[in-house]
Amino acid sequence: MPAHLVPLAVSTLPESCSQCSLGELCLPVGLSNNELSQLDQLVTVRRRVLRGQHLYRGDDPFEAIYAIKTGFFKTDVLLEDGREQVTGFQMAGEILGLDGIGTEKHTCNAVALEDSEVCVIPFHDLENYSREIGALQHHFHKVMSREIVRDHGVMMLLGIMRAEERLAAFLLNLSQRSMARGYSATEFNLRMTRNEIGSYLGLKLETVSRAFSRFQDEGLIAVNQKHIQILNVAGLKKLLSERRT
Amino acid sequence: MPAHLVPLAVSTLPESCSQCSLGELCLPVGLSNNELSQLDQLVTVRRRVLRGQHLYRGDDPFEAIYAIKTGFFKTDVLLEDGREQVTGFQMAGEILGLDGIGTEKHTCNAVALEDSEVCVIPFHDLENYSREIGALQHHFHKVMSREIVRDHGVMMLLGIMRAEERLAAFLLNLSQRSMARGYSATEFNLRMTRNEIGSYLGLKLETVSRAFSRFQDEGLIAVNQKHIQILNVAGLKKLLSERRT
DNA sequence: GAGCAGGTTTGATCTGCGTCAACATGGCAA
DNA sequence: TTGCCATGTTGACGCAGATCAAACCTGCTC
Repeated sequence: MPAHLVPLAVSTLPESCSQCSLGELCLPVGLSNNELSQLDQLVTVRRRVLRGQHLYRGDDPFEAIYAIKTGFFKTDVLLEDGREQVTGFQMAGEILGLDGIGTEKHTCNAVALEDSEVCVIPFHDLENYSREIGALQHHFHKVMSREIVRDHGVMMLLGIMRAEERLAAFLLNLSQRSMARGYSATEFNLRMTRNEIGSYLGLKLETVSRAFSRFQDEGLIAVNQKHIQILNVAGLKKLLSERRT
Repeated sequence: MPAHLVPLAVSTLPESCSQCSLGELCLPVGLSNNELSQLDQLVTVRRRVLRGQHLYRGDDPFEAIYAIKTGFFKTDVLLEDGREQVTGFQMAGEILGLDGIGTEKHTCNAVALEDSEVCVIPFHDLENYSREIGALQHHFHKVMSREIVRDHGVMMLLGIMRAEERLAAFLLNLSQRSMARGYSATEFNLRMTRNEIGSYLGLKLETVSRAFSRFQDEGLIAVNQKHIQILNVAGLKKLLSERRT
């Protein structure tokens, strides 16, 4: 087993799926109490991943998917020449590792951007359980499908939006997900660098920085390092809907 | 039922999954003969879609996924202001409609680029069958996962490649899929316009056209309208691996 | 076969973002 | 405290690809 795959910290769950506060944001959506306690048998291991460490790397054998319990991740793909494409940022309740099912190897890297904890869901077991629990099966399919739809959204960002539109969409997306987790929709800390934002949005870090400055000048947001405050949600949304050429 | 959803031509399958020549390219991968005949019960309806017609549209209720029997499709997403992002081109054996599972509505448009025929796979039935047939369940998960990985590839195209790299990657991809279907790897007809290629690659049609011309000047390909002949596969691949800035 | 429409090619020019470079800032270690 | 290093900001300039424009194919219809 490659060194980076050895669980850095493994613990029998002190808290099970049935008691997890993430509830509706994670896998157990729509399960009965009875079914939930079955899920507790499926998910028995958590893994701690410190900031900067990999949860998995491209080419690692695929064995499990991961539900983020706490923390924040990025996934990326590297080209031989060193160019990096960040394919997504993931927060609590979101599922990592779906890319590995098709080839039985992971096809991207998952890196913790802050100290994090994930629930390990052995994939073979998940398939077994989901043959018995229709609601689990169906919800898992929804999770995969939403990942596809999310990717389409990123393609739109990259394919047809200009720099400021991309950044506005990015901020609004973070805002919305922050709110869904019970945090402020208008104030949050970025976990990623300008470079990583740029890589995600298909821009250079200088362009990201300039766009932040311009948004601030226009009173749309207040930026202080990684701290972002959205001052004018409508203004950001307007950036998205109106094409000025 | 919206007019465009009414099946344009529905026929009981003259040829079942168990007899379909697509075999390993489509859903029935890895099924036993016994399981294959169960699949025949799942997939009993085909639908004909003429060139230019929609198989489904964004916002249509999601009921089924579709396996392409013959033909060629594009999927795209439209922004309110009319901008279009083509999210993919699909050929025989590939599965359409996975985007709809998560929200129970389709989230993109699927348009036939030539007269086509698809096998209708009612999604609820698929979930039922795949609870009984483990190999079907697993293969379906692989199909979804590969779609996610494919999308990551498109993000790389759009995020970090330059125009000529994008087009080279596009041509090599078409070549490889053409070969997988038993056709020539070096000679094929494009089913889409320059504009659609551009939309997929995040470029304008003029840029696509110029890149084609340059490839032709350099002896990499021969272009005649929609007919493409790849003269130098290695040369195209080299374009991808070497970054010259 | 004239005329038309949709698609394509090619040239000239423009521009948004990349590139390069200098400097600022903040966290951390010694 | 001091200095260092990673990260971020800002300015000047250049270029890949967009935009604008004109002409050209190919297959239709009438």
